[in-house]
Amino acid sequence: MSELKLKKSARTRRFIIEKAAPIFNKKGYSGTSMYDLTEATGLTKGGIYGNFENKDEIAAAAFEYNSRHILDQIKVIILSQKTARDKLFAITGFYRQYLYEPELSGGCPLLNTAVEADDMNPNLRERVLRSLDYIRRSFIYIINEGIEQGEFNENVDPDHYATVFLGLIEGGIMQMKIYNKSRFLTDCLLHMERLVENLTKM
Amino acid sequence: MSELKLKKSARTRRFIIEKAAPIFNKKGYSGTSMYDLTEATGLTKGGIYGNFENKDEIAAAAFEYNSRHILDQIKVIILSQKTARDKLFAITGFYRQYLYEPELSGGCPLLNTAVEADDMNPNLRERVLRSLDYIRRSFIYIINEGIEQGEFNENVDPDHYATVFLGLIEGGIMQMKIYNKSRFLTDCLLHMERLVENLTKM
DNA sequence: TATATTTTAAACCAATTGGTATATTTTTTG
DNA sequence: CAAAAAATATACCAATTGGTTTAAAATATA
Repeated sequence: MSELKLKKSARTRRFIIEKAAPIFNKKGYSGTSMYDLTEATGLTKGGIYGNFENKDEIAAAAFEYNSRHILDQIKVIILSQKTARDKLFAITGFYRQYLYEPELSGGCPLLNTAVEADDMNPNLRERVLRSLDYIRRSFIYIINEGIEQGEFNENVDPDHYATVFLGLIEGGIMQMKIYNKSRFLTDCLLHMERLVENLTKM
Repeated sequence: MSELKLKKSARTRRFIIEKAAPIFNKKGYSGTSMYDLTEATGLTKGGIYGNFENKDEIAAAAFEYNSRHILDQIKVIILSQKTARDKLFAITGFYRQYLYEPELSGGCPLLNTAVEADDMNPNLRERVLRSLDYIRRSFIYIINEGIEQGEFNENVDPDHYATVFLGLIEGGIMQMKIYNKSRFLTDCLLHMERLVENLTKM
């Protein structure tokens, strides 16, 4: 039946995405060539183009793959922690170590793709927007929850703090990457944690 | 004499850089082609390559041009304001409006180039590092000055706050660009200003 | 296991890439 | 205003780009 066939085809597709994802994250969209992908997969262009329409589609799939990696873990964190404070601390904990994962050596895919796509690639830009907004909404959700539970002061602006948190994280990653020192990210995460503590009612 | 000749040559070189700078900032290094530059300058490739060794050299010059635009203004701000608090507020004020300048519509050149170059272009990476470090050192200098003048609490860590400030600014710009809403940057700048107020002795 | 179908490889394509050699124009200088 | 020098345009180059065609190979189905 087509079940197994689809499974095989889907497996190859997935294989290509897995190999392409870190390359796109490191070299960027216009910095990555089809040859890079044939080299990394061991497939020829014919083989790749049998599974994808064009380079755009591979880039989009690669971004979604990289992005989901982050979003899924954030989702898990939110569900696994009880208090708003603990959820936010778990997120800083996640960012504190996630950049050590080798496949993400190219940095934060959201930041990378945002910077490259914002002016030039509306398709990728839209995807970045969605992913980034998911994180933003997660922050807002957590903060609102904290307020409702009486954990956080009720006059904190969740939207405002979501922006500050996201800014600290991405700005920290950017500095960490260019200086090649993790201290720059951990400093930003530490500051975020202090902000979280200050949000709590006293 | 060679005075005037050099002036002419330097003028053309400058003209090319002026036209190339916003293009590199918007399209990135590998997204910008020599054709883009001939189109923007009205010169042919021969004309451009008569003034530059290769694309790398144009990109480097374009980055320095974009970068200096920011660094010079920060320098002026630091010199024009008296207190540390006022200097830092003047910097947030600068960032609050500088992205409205049309030639910088591509976003912050430091952020853009940092993200593209960190993994792929050691030459550009080195230049970004220098520029970014200039801003960092400016922050550190201002904060230290504030401490020495008794304006800021003496147990604030200048290095730490420099990282947080820079993170907020670049992280805010990134969000502003992808959401296409200035609110995201102003929120981060507002937070930075509150931090500055909290730095002051009470 | 033979056949139908899907997947991949090999060879090729036009367009574009960064870059160059040389002729021509423009500047500068005497 | 000539001659020398410098700057630019024209025409070209090999390599690489993203992408296609078609034939071979692998897979799935009967």
